[in-house]
Amino acid sequence: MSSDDKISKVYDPSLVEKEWYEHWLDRGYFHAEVNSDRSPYTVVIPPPNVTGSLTIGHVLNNTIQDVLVRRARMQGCETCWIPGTDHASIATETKVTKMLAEKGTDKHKIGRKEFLKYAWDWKNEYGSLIIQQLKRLGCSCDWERERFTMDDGYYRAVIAAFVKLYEKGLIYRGKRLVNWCPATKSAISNEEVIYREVQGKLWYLKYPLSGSDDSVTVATTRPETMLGDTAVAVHPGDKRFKSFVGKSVMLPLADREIPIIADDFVDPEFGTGCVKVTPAHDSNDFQIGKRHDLDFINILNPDGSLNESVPEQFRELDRFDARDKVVDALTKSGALEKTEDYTTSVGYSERGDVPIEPYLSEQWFMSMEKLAKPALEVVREGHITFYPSHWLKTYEHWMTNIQDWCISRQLWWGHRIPVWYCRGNDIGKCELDCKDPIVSADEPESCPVCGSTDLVQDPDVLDTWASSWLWPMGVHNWPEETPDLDYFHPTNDLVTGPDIIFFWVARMIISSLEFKGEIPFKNVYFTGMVRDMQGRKMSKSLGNSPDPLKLIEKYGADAVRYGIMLIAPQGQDILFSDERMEIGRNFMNKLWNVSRFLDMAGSDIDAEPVDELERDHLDLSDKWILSRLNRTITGVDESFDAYRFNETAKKIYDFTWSDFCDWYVEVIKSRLYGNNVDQKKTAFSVANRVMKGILKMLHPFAPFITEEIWSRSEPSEETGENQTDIIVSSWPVSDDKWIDEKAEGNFVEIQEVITGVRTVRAEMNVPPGMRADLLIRSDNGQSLKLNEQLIRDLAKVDDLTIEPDVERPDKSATVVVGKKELFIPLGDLIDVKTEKKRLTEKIASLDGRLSSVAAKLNNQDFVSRAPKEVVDRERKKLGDMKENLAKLKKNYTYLE
RNA sequence: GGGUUCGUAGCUCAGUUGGUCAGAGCGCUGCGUUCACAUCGCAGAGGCCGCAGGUUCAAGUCCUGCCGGACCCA
Repeated sequence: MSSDDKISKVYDPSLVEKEWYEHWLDRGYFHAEVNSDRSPYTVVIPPPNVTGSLTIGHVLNNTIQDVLVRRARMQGCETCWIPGTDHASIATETKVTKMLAEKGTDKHKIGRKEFLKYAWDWKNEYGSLIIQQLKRLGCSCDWERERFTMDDGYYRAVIAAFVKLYEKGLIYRGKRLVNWCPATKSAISNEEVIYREVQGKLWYLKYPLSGSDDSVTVATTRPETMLGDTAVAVHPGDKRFKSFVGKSVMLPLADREIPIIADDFVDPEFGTGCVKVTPAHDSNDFQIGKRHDLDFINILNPDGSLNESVPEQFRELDRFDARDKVVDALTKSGALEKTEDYTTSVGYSERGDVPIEPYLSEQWFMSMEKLAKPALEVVREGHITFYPSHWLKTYEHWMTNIQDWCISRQLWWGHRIPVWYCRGNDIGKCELDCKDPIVSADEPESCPVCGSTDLVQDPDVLDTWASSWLWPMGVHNWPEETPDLDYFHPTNDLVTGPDIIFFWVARMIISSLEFKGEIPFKNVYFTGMVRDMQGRKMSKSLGNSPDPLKLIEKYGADAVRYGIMLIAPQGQDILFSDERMEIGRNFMNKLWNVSRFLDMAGSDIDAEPVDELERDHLDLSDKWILSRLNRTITGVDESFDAYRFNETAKKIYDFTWSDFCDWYVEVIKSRLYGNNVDQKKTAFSVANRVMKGILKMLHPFAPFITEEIWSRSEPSEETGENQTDIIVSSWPVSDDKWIDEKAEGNFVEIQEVITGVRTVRAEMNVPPGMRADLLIRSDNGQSLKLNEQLIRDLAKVDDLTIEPDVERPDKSATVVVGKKELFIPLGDLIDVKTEKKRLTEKIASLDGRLSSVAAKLNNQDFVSRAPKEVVDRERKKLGDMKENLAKLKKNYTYLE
């Protein structure tokens, strides 16, 4: 904050960031209330896991949200960014379980109630870490509205949703094959299964035909499951096995007789054309089993070890140990025919990181087909827009092939399924049909059928996504009808990663439409993935994920925010490295220093509002920079509206660094240090105005430094506005009256002259301190003449002559700029060889370009078919080039 | 197997509807600190825009095929 008088040459973010954040909080700038005078702008945070800490991915994601939110706030919206965290059922339960194990106990020993107490303690202690980190990043969330997916109100919402869907018949219980994670001993959804290519083997097993010496051979990647085989199947059209169908084989090791059946599913080309069927442990076999009414033998315990359905020697063995033992036993008995190497795709549990098992168990499912339909429509019809749009295809594909969602999890931390079962023990044996589950938001007192009070609640909790899918509504305690829900829903923008498009985005759309009849958000921005410089995903095990807090300490939050925005193009993955942050830091430092310069140079000047300056007091450079400023504002808005944040950041960067610092500030130095009070005031007022515009445009990206500079800088620019902080100042609006094409053209001409002279100076090694003379041959030199001082200053020119018929002095270097010829008499400093080389190269390159333009114009098709403007432009280009070429050639002759 | 996406300067990438689009940052080369900034300034070198066809007067830009990389779904 602006307490220290001596301003450091190097910007130190650590001195200001924390204080400004507290200041904003004190003033309540982040808080929003229902306000019918303003239109709402709402964003809900993708709630990070309570178990998590800030990753570089979060930095990207939340910076984008904050950028959107801060701009909306400056645009005058009632801006509400709702933060919160997700209870993360599996992740949290895993952590707590681990902690209990360290204490030498486990959840079953201490019981559900005690376990949940531990879990809440854990959440209360560690759950706010990521929230603190988001504050450090500068996120302007409405912290008064912070939510947790297991808050009372939110909990009720989740339960209410379950009950509503159950009553509509969209939730059902069923015994099905589910994806089972043996590590967490819970079912998981299809989306939580990750497929990996694994080098495995294909084992060929020989099953002897009953009552015959013959046998059939089946091929399998999972020999241990043979203990659960209940059939062997062949394709009905496969002539090789026609005679076997209807017979049976004796299953080795298990000594069970199982039938040979015919089913279309079998691929005669795969393996031997004859497959083993294990209905309880393979989803295809499950279907076959149902079609043929086979036995379903479950051979696994929940932890993945073999159960009592298998021969004693294999019981309690882990599935992979069992595989070895089974193969050994088969080898010994001669039932193993051969083994081949085989690459196969194995499903892994996302959370447990172990191969999943198709496992037969009783679970709750949500039937999705009907729910998905309207959710697909709203996106197709453009009520919700995806950025980048190509994600629409992925979304459509999933939505049109949607499968029922297994929503129960065999865990305790989460929203417990609101279902009770009647045991009827208190009134003796229950005579009535009490088997139907009792589904109720509140705990029922007794069985509605038999009146028994001996009820037991379903032990399972809901999939975490079955709670977070309500997030945009649940944060306002839906289904309560609150003014907040009414005002802040639907939200405007959702910013998230494409990896959760199914898990979360799609399901939020489904739930909002189903429960509220509204879309949850209007736009979805999918960020890229942050990867390391080798393109690898950030992961804990690789140790390639940087700690954002360390980055913030090292570079400052603004630099990190701005740096990541600059390298994050829409829809592209981001290769991250620390050095990228330096760009951001350097830019912040540049900004700091230019403001420092204005502070010093303007300490004795009162800036005037630019609108009140006499227009003819404005210098060419003033008109130019104001024109460029207003164009930049327009460009920034366009990029913003297209969600092209890298482009937005880049435009501000270029304008600030190249136009403002490199040119304008250099140009006005002579006026600022001069004696003409009027000119001093004008230059400073314009500079102040431009600086203010830059700060405002940059504020969403770099909130701290812009607030700091804003608070320090000249207050009188726009009437009254500096009374407020920049965070609540008005977003800049481009004003066409400042767009001045003529000034831009004239200024570019001067820039070219200056650069031309500088190039010559550099190439001829003219000592930096030495001023050279400059003669400009130009038919149209008025604008140059008016700006002689500017050329003198920036090109370090002593005597300047601008005439239509100026004579080329001897020993001059020559530059051709547009229609002008510049002569720089260098006396003995001239290096004829260098100058010759330079001109030769210029001539050659111009010659090349000229002939390509000429060729184009010689092409009749081009001249007749291309639009007139294009042809005219080429003609003019050709003319100019010819003229320039002639000048260059002529000047070359002087050197000989 | 189906789908998405990428291949542009040494590196990392911009480049919206085909016609000043061949760009930026870093790195590199040369020069430069008396007053905003060496986290800096000035100047410069570097690319047949993955390969091969096609559409067009015109193609990093559109189409097809191929090669190479990433990802998603089954």
